[in-house]
Amino acid sequence: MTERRTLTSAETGGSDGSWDAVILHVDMDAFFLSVELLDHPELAGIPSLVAHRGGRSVVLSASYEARAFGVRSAMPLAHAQALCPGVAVVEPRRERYASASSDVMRILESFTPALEQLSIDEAFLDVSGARRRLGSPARIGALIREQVRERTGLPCTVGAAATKSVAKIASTRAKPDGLVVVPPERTRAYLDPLPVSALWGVGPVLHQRLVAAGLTTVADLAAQAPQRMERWLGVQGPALLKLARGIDPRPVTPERETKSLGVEKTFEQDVRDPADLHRHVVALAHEGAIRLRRAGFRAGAVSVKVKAPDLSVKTRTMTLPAPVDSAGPLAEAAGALLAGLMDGQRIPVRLLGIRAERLSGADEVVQEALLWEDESAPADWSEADRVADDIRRKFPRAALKPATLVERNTPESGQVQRKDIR
DNA sequence: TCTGGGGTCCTCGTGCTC
DNA sequence: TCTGGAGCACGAGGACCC
Repeated sequence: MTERRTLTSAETGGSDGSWDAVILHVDMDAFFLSVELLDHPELAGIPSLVAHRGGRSVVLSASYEARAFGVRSAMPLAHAQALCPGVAVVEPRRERYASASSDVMRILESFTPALEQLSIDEAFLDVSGARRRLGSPARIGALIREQVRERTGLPCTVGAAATKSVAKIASTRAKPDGLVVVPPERTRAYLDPLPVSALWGVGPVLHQRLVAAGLTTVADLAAQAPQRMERWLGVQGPALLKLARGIDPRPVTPERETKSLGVEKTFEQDVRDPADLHRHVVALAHEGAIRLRRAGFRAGAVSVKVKAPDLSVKTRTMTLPAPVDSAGPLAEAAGALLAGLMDGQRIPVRLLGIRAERLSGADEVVQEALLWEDESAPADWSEADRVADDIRRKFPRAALKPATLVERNTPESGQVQRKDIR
């Protein structure tokens, strides 16, 4: 299964002067499941997957043995179990994965500070400046794979190219446990035969449109005129055309600003009782506020998301008079938005979510008292929050929650399927 | 077998101000 | 005083990513 492929013989040596920039994309293989294999070696070699147990849960990560049965990420768990009877199901452990991710990122940082973490399990590295010290792109890629494997026990795949887009495509196609180098002069030859869906940003909807227009390969797309693409797809048209032609000037940017932070839950059974929904709003606001404070943010706006049984989604957003990081005002705003969405009707809700938006630093001075209207001013929750956060730090297993949630039939009483949050 | 949860970015419509 | 256009902010929703 291992792929260690370079597209020119020059790549195996060091005389590859044609590269202006060298971008690597490092992608961990079946990350959650690979971490679980470290802690559960008895699962090695057998079909296994990571998912919450529940009627509406989906596969978060699957072993390559399970994938041989057709199991894929994001597939409903019931479907996966039907395809692969007896597949071992492991409950996800968010903190364990975050810790493993930090270990991997530290190793990558030792190669270059020009590191852009894309998600918990992948990152771009600009190693243009490390070539004199470390060697050719192929050698740097091999070193990274070796060190990640040696120091964490986890497999990863590396794609190397002159641009982010091509490096990402290369690593995706080299999985699992592989390394592919695409030298600049071979970029077009590498991209041309690929399906248009291989391009970053082409999802199911755009793919359908492109195929319907007769554009099935990247070469088909690359041959189009920019004007036609712009007329057809707007400003995204020419941008997509550039990607198809291997042009992608986006730099590796180490700092990525968090724009929003959200919590959502899919219920085991649809909820239609307003009182139940209110308790879920409070629970979500409570969890969201803890995460906001932990990350040092305040929310300048709140949005509520409701998914109906037919999977249609509605959202409502409200700008707050002043940024907040307490559950009280978050729940108040979210409750008002939800009431507006429900419009007095008992509409069944499959999923309920709250998202904190327009984030600012918690240490930014805000004249809150001046900004809130008298009648809408929230109670001062900050002291109570600070004490609760202290208790949580000292006693991580303590189950502190608002009084509303301590009553009977709380959202934590088993009705809600709690999801891992990345 | 039927579609989670956490994000980002973009487009479009609407309302406000000048 | 009314009207229309430009510019902007905001909100809703869609698409995409992992």
